[in-house]
Amino acid sequence: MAEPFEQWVDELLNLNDEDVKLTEKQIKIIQAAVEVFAEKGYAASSTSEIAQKAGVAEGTIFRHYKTKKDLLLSIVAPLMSKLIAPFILKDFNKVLDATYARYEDFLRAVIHNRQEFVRKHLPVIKILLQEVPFHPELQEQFKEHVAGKVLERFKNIVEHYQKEGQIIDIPPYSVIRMTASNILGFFITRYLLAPDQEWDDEREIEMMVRFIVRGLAPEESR
Amino acid sequence: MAEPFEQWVDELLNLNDEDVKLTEKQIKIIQAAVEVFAEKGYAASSTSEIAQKAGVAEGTIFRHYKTKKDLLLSIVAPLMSKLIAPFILKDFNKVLDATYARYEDFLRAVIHNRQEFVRKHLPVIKILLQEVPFHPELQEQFKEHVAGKVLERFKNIVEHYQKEGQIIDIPPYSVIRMTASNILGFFITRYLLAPDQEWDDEREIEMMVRFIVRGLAPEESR
Amino acid sequence: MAEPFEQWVDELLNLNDEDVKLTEKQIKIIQAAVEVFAEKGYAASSTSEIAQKAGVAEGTIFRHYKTKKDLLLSIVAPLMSKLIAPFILKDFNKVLDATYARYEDFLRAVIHNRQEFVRKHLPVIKILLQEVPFHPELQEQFKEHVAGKVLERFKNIVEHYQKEGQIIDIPPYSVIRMTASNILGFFITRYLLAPDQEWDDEREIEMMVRFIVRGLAPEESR
Amino acid sequence: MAEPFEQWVDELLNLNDEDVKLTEKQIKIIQAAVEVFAEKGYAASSTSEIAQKAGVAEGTIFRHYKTKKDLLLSIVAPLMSKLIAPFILKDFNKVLDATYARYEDFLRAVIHNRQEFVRKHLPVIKILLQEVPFHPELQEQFKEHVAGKVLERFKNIVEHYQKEGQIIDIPPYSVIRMTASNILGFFITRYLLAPDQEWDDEREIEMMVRFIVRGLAPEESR
DNA sequence: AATGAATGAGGATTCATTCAT
DNA sequence: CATGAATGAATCCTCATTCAT
Repeated sequence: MAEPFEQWVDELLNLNDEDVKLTEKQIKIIQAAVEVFAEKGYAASSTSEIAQKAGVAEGTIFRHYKTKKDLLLSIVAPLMSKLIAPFILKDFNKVLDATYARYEDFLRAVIHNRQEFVRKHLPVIKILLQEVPFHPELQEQFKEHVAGKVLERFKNIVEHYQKEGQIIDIPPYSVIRMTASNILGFFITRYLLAPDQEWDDEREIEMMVRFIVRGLAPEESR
Repeated sequence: MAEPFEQWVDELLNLNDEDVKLTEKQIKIIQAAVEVFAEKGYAASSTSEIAQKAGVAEGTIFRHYKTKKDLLLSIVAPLMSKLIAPFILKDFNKVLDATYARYEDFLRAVIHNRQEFVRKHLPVIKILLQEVPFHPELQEQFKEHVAGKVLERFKNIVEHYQKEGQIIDIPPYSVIRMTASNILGFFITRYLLAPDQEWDDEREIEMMVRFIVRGLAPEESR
Repeated sequence: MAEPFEQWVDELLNLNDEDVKLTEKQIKIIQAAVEVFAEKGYAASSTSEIAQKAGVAEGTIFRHYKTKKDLLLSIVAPLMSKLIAPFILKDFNKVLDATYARYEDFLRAVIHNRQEFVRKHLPVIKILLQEVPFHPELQEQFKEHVAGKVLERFKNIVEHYQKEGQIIDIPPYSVIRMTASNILGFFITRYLLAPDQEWDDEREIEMMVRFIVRGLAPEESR
Repeated sequence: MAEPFEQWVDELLNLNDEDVKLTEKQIKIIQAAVEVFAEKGYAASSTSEIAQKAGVAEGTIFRHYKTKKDLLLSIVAPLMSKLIAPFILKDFNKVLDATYARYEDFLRAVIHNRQEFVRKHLPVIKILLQEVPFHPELQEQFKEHVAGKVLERFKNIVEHYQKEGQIIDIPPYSVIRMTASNILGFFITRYLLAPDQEWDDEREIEMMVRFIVRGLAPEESR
């Protein structure tokens, strides 16, 4: 069920071709930069270390990226779009109506869809989380994309399920926060805090979905 | 009801006197450092800017703190203890038995207790969140204190309420994660992401407590 | 006769104290910078060479001068004022009336006064000449000081001698150009082009003064 | 009257064909280099900017000119010859005897001849003036051509007019310096310092010639 | 011939840290 | 104790030059 969903997203936003064409050196630079930035943070990383790790001359970095910050942005900016891709799907609501009768189905779809994404892009996500607070450009993008588009879209979805009586009648943003807190809390614990622990992902997700759904269920009118 | 609880904690850990004895200059240095670290991140902050903002000479910083990192640790380390203070209360369980009949009462107490704390120490908390990933010493402390003590203590508490049938019978760590995700998600949204928005804290907390409690409630045996 | 003239100028503009107070290191830096800039030109000089020649660490330069350009300006800007000092003397005209009955006396005074100056500040003058074309700030200063003040003052002087019938009645700026071309041409030849040749300065100056004065003499009304 | 004079020169030195054979790309490189060198000075100009302005690849510059300095020399060296061309005319003295009865006629011819040249080659002349002090090769050429040939030739000319009693009997080099200072002073003022001002060139030149001639006239033996 | 990616030495500048006053 | 001048290693970045295509 998640398959076509994900496919739609990827095709619509053509996310399959990773940034069109990158020379071999560019790829090595990006890889090295991701590695170093993720390990030490942007400010504490030196371009010389990145160059060394990439196996290129330091000057080569600056031939492809005008500044160190440019390099950071070229890594982090595309992720931002991809991060929120499923939610800016144009006819997301229709997809929703057709596919996910229940909020919990929607949740499962989103969680599974994003889990794959998180696993794949973990280091870059780490960088993003670390650097957003210090770079106005990133904050701008974040506000525009996440606050501007995802939140609004998500709100519509919540209201949809509220009208259907599946979700208790409280401010949609609170619903979103509670839902998102749990999903992100799971991802963070799963992949950042305790990645080495043994995880039964499916069971964990089921518990979480159940938790959210029951927590958001309307009062039982007896 | 939260009053004596908080008092116990503070007294036990003598957190009232902020770090025993600090000279006037030291206080100004710390204040300036917190300000600068929070704004730019540790690595991107310069000791000269801190000195300037503190109104002292650069050398003075190094008279009190051997290195820049020392300065960071002297700011962040004490916070770590305070952060988790309520949970390392020696006879926490007794307190618990006596005071909080229901998990939701416990939650309310914890949330209120920590909210004041978060508000007061927001900039330092920001620094802590930013820097933990890059400093093994901090990770060590974090692991020892949080994973080592808080988690264990919290686990006991959860099991306590599970035995009482107030919480569904799932792995305690999952319960903790779900609970903590929501509380932290609230604090982060409330104080970092959207601090300027108007908030009805009490109502928001009530919704959250209700959400958690109902989400964790055992299946209704009909 | 030139003595009191020069004294007046220097005292009025207090040019005796060379730049108030400079630390020993600053003096060595300036000396080294002048040497290197004069030899290689500003753009081709490296701060590391200056530091080395000054016997200080490279960082020391930047403690005293925020940028390399700052260093240049701190060398060249004060010279500009001194260069034109005699001409911005407030009551220059009175001095003139009293002292220099004839244009040739005025010329001799100026030439002698400035010759000492040129000899003393030769390397910095070289730098000034080289760098003015490439630095708008310097051009600004030059325009303001030279074009703005000296030219105007000089024009008054020329008109004064024209009224007295000592100088032919042609545009004052042409008179100035002819006069200045010769004086500067002499200084440039004397100190830049052929400094090693043997020079009988007094004789050369006398020839030059005679040349100028006769060249500018009015037509002889027979 | 100046016409055949100029023609002789140009033909003798075959200056009509600008540097024999230059590919289209080479011409564009030279043009761009002149532009950039004149604006920023040699040391502060980058080959990449020149390449960009010329519309060629960076490598192309180095295919035609082994080094950046080679490029500079290829621009400036030919100018040097042209600059002094009229004076190295082989049978200059004969030309002189035949054509210019008076020193002032000679002056007019030279001034007019060189004025056209200066106007045409202004940017390269600017570069020459700026760079000679920093490049021994250029100084060498300058010494050889100017000091070695022009000065000597000019000296003969001056002595010629001295013998004829047109010029006062002072050292010929002083005569040359005074003459040249005025002509160069005029060109520099006219084309570098105040090119935007309105100029009545003919009148200015006449004043200047008169100034020089009268300044150099022998004492009137009454 | 022309290209332009790659180089790496060198440039200006910053910064944590030291130490004489 | 406090200062702030001095340090020099390290940082980001530029640039002339080379070379495979």
